[in-house]
Order: sequence, then structure tokens, then C-alpha cells
Amino acid sequence: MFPTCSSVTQPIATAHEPAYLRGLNEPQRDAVLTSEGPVLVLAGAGTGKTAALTARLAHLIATRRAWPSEILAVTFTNKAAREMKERVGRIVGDAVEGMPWLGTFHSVAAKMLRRHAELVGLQANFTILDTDDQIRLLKQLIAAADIDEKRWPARLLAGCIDRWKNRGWIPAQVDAGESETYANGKGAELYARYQERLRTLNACDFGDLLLHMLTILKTNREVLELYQQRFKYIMVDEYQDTNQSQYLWLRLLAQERKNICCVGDDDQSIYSWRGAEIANILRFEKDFPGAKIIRLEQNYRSTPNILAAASGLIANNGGRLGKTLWTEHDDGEKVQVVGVWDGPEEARRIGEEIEALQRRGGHIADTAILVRAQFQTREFEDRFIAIGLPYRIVGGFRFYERQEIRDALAYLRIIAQPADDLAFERIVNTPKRGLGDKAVQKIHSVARATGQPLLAAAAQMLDTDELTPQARRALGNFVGDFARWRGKLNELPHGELARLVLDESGYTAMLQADRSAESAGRLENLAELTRAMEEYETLGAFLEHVSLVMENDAERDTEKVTIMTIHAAKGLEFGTVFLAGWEEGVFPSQRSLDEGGNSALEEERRLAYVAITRARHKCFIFHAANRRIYGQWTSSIPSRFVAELPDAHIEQESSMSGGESLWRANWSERADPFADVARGTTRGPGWRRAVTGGFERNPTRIVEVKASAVSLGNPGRTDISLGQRVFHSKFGYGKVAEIEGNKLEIDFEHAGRKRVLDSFVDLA
DNA sequence: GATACCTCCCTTTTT
DNA sequence: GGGAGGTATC
Repeated sequence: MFPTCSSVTQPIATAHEPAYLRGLNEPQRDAVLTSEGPVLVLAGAGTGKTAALTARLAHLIATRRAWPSEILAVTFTNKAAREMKERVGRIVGDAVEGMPWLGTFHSVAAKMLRRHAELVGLQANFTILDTDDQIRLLKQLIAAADIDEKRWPARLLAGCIDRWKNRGWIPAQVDAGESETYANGKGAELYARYQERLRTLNACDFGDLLLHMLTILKTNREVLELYQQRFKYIMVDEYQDTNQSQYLWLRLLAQERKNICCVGDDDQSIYSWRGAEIANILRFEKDFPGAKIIRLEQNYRSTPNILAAASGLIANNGGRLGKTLWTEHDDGEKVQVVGVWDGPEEARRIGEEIEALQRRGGHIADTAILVRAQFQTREFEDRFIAIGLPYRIVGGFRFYERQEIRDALAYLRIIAQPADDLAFERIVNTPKRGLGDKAVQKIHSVARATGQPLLAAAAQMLDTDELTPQARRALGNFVGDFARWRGKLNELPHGELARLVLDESGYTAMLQADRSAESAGRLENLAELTRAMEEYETLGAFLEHVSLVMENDAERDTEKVTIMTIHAAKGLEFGTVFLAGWEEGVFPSQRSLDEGGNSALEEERRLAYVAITRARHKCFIFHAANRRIYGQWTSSIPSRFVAELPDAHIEQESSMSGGESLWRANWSERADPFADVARGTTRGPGWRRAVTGGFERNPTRIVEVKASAVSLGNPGRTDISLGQRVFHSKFGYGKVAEIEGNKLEIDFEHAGRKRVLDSFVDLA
């Protein structure tokens, strides 16, 4: 009744065709029906990847190739996992509930690890630490090792450890060279101590979820075979984002049956900085001999102009697997490239475009402004508040990262797991109960001496006279509270219990007493937390949810413009997209380039590709000639990516008095317009308008300016001399006080002394 | 123990 | 420019 895998290349629609194949194109069907053996689905942006992936799952289940519980399906984000679950559920109904192994890498790994925790020295109820806990723990270890935390910040060490874990390295595998990256070679040793501490805390961090499982699979044959047998089929979403340890984990699991299907797009690999190895997808065929490669190239999202612009841009990257996106859509409008004077003007122009769109009846909820870095959002926020344009900024602080939520969770964690010392430290004196550093230190030393968790040591100290009477009394209440609360764990619904804990601990009272602006919001957040808890069976289940699913409750329904980073926009689409800040230094990010050279540049270019391909109908690209970065006005030149866009598919516009793209003129003057940029000089401020007025002299900076691409190869105008009266469209009339190549220092009659490019002034 | 100043540094971010 | 974190001071 169902097509078998031998019929895959002839996807002829028959009357018996299962519903899940309807509406799929040929390559998509191929991806669905090629169930056996390794398959790599190269899915370009907007090519119906999720549709194919979910149909494939449905196919495996509907044709009884596997029970839902025999399929491992991993994604990176909870959102992707949820979406897949929903869509599969729509096709196969309740069977999706039996898919315990559909989830994020981390949630699946955590689930496995809880079953085999003892093999790596943990108990099944281990705590999953967040970055905050991790940093606090590392700080302690750094101090204990007598390392100056100022010179060698805990964050740096956390970054190293994370990197090592991403690569699948246990402490013994960190070589001397890598170890050198922290505190002159102490890195590996601290990593080892950190792992020891985690074990005594019965805790692990995110990287450990995968690394521990990897260790278990490598060293324990029975466990490996158990999972190799169980998972008849493996599916991986966003394969280009996998790191080394995820890759090794997958390879071990797939070794036996080899039914692994990875979906991804090498052109959308934008997470190398958090360990993703684009090489994983590039060498798939080598890793899995006999792999079938299927390309999804028909794009259902964007207009040909948008696709052509994106394709032209990404063609500048080397070492791609290569795809040719095409679409049946009509041409649509060209990509509009707009040059503006400065950041505020960029925000103003985009605001106007959005208002115009609104007047034409467009939905602003279907509109997004995408930026390279979070700091760029501010300009838009300011502007949109001023004109009353509703917006939402995605990213920033997430619910579970807020201080009050973390505090509340710390209380709950101790109830669930009395050995959670990090949680203990966090709230032992929050709210203040007279247990300061001194007292905590004493508890620490007793705990260390007796090999107990802090809470147990504290309980023991109530009978000794090591603490001052008042500290002892406070600690007695504290310890007693927890004993009482834990006793109620099975009596009260845990949402109820949480409310009780917050009240009895004095936490609520502390916030109520706080007159600051945020305290009301914090109380609300706590109320929301206790409400959210009620949806979970047990306190443990809730805490697991919290540590793995740091969800961002975005209210997408309202009519608001979305402002977010390109990274955050991956996987989304909008009718109209504004890409802001396409300037050298900002995008591509100078910092990225400095650190990663050409491969970083290529990743930035992929990011640009992702950005453009978010748009369905209309895509604007903005670049400003001046931008304030870290409070300094900086002159900038358009991103090289602007020049890489194919002319036939873009339309240029400049609001600057220089008229026709002054920047492009600058490009053509030099064989390699980026030579200076590559040297990292774009950060040097071109000219500065001191906010409080007056131009500040700074010789070293002026030297930097000379090296910047704007001034080089541009001798300046010959019709301007010192003392000349000139007119500037923004600053009005003034007199030339100094000439430096093509830059002028002008005393403006109203605006004071400014530095401007000579091309922006007219003789008065 | 709380507040006030000072200094530093400034991507992207999921789990 | 500005947030965060640390130190100094009361």
C-alpha cells in the first residue's frame, strides 16, 4: 500500500498516496521515502525543510518501519522540537506522544544520562547548572588555586571549558597548548577540578549532558548496544550546527544501523562561535560512506530578486556544497539598498517606511528589523518610542535568567536536592537574615571537613558554638524552614508550596519593602513562576524544564514590529525585512574578523545570507556613513557585502548630499578597498561630534583616521581653502578651520566645530 | 552592610 | 555612552 524505498525516485502520485506526501515536491518526497541508509538533505532557506522532516517521521511510523519510541529525532532548540512534535502530531495523532526521543540534543542527552548517571559518578537526580552557577563555582576554584581572577576571568575559563566539552574532550584530553589558553597552562587542571566539584555537587553543566553520555557510550558496550538497537532511525535537524561532541555521539549511535538522516544547510552555518563545526556537514559523505545527498532547492518563500541577491552574495564563499535556489514566484521588487547619513537617520527612515507600509494596509507584525548586534536595537527603540510605533525586541533577558526567578528556583532546588550547595550559597542570605560572609565561610569549612553538603553541615553546627548566637538562631530558622518545606513536598501542590516558601522565607516581604521601580514587576514574575509550575507533575519535572527550556514567551500575536539579531531570526520569515547597519566593522563585525580571519568573514557572509533570505516580498538594506559606537562618533564605509550584491537585483538610493553612491566611487579607486579595513582601523572614529558640544582633540585617533579607507586614495577637493565659508546640509553655515586630506574641520555658526568630509559641503 | 564612586569593556546565544 | 562589577568608605 505504501511506497517502498525502491520506488522513491519515481514519486508518482497515486490514489493510494498517503496524506503526508501531498504537496511535497520531488526532492522532498525523496527525502521522505529514502528511509534506509545515511541521507543528507541539503535544505536551502525556505525550501520546506520542516515539512519534509515531519513527513519523513510520519512515514517511518505509518509504514511501521519503526515504533515512535524507536526513532531518535534531535533539534537544537526547544522551539524546533516543539514545532516538529506538533506537526508530526497532526499527521500521526497520539502516536507522537510515544516519541520520547524527539527533542533537543540536550534534553535527549539528559534523559539518557539520568538512566546511566552512576556510570559517570552522578546520581539520577543530578542538577543541571546554568551559566550563573557555573561562573560562581569557577570563581571559587580560581580563588582556591590562587589565580588572579582579574587577569584570568572566570568567564574566560568557562569559555575554555565549554569549548573543550564541545569538542568532546574530558580533562585528560586537553593538551598543553589548549591548557595554555587559561592562566599559563592551568586550564586543564582547573577543568579537572571543576569536574570533580560538579560530581560532589551531583551536578552537571550543559556541555556535560552530551560529554558524559559520550563517555558512557564510548566506555560501556552494553549501553551503546542498547541504544544502537533501540534507535532504528535517527534524524538530525540543523546538522550544520552540530559540534564535535554531538557529532561523535550521533556517529556512535548510528554506527550499527546507519539509518541516519541529517538535514541542514552549510550556507546557514552561523554558530561556529559556540562550537558548531561546519566541517561536520561538509564531510558527511566521508563519515557515512554510501550516503545519499538530496538537495531541496525550490524556495517557497522569497521573490527571485531576493533569492538572486542572496545567492550572488553567498557565491563569494569558498568550500560550499553548493545549491541553486529557484522559485516559481514572480520577480517582485528589487532589494533596496539605502545609504543614510547616520544611525538616527537610519532609524527615522525605517520608521517612515514602516508607517507607509501600515498606511497601505500592511501588517507590521509581518515586518522585522534585523541587526548584527544587540546594541543596534537601541537606536530603533528610541525612535519608535518617539513616534509611537509598537515594537518588540527579541532577545535580551529571558524569564528564567532574572534574578528573582533564579532566587526562587534556588529555594526550590534545595528542597528537591538538599545537596545543591550552589543554590544554598545563592539564597542563604537572601533576604538578609544576618548570615554574612563570615558565617558562610564557617559553614563551608565544616562542610569540607566533614564531607557534607552545606545544608547538612549547617544543621550540624546548630549544636556547636562555632557561630555567634544570633547567627546560630538565624541559621536554625533557615535549616528548620527547609525541613518543614520538604515535609510538605508531598502534601501540597508544588505551585502552592512555592508560594508558601516565598512568603515564609521573607522573600516576598523583601520585594514588597523594596520601593524601586522593578520590584512590582518582580513580584509579578514570581506569581507567573508559581503559576507555570502547576503545569508540571512534580517539582523535579518542573526544575528539569527550567534548566533545559529557558523559554522566551514571545507574544507574537500583537501588531508589533520585531527588532532582533540575525542570529535570532534564523528559521523565521517576514513579509518585509529591514537589514540595518551594513557597514564595515559593524557587519561584518570587526571583532569577528580580528579573531577568525577569512573563515570568520565567510561566516559573516553566511549571516548576511540568512538575513536576506528571511524576506518574502521586500528587503531593504541600510548603511550609514556615521555611527556612534561606544559613545564615539565613527565614520564608516558600506559593508563589502553591499558591493557583493548583484547589481541586476538591487536598487540603490542615497539620502546623502553627495548624491550617487559616494561609497561605490570610493571602492573603485582602489584595487583592494578592504586592505585598510582588514587592518582593523575602521573603529577609529572619523570625526566626532561631542555630545556636549565641542570637538575634542586626540592625536592618536587622527592618525587612525588617516589610515581608514574613507580618506585613503582621496586627495580632497581643490576648491576649498582655509577660511572658506561653506554650507553643510546638517550643520548649516561655517568656516573651514583645518584641512586634512578630504576631511575638514569646520567652525559652524550654530553647531560648533565639527569634522566632516569635504564631499558633504558646498561652497557658500 | 549599604551606598557611592570608579573602572572596565563592550558580538552573535542555545541548552 | 552605559551597564556591571568591584572597591572604598561611612
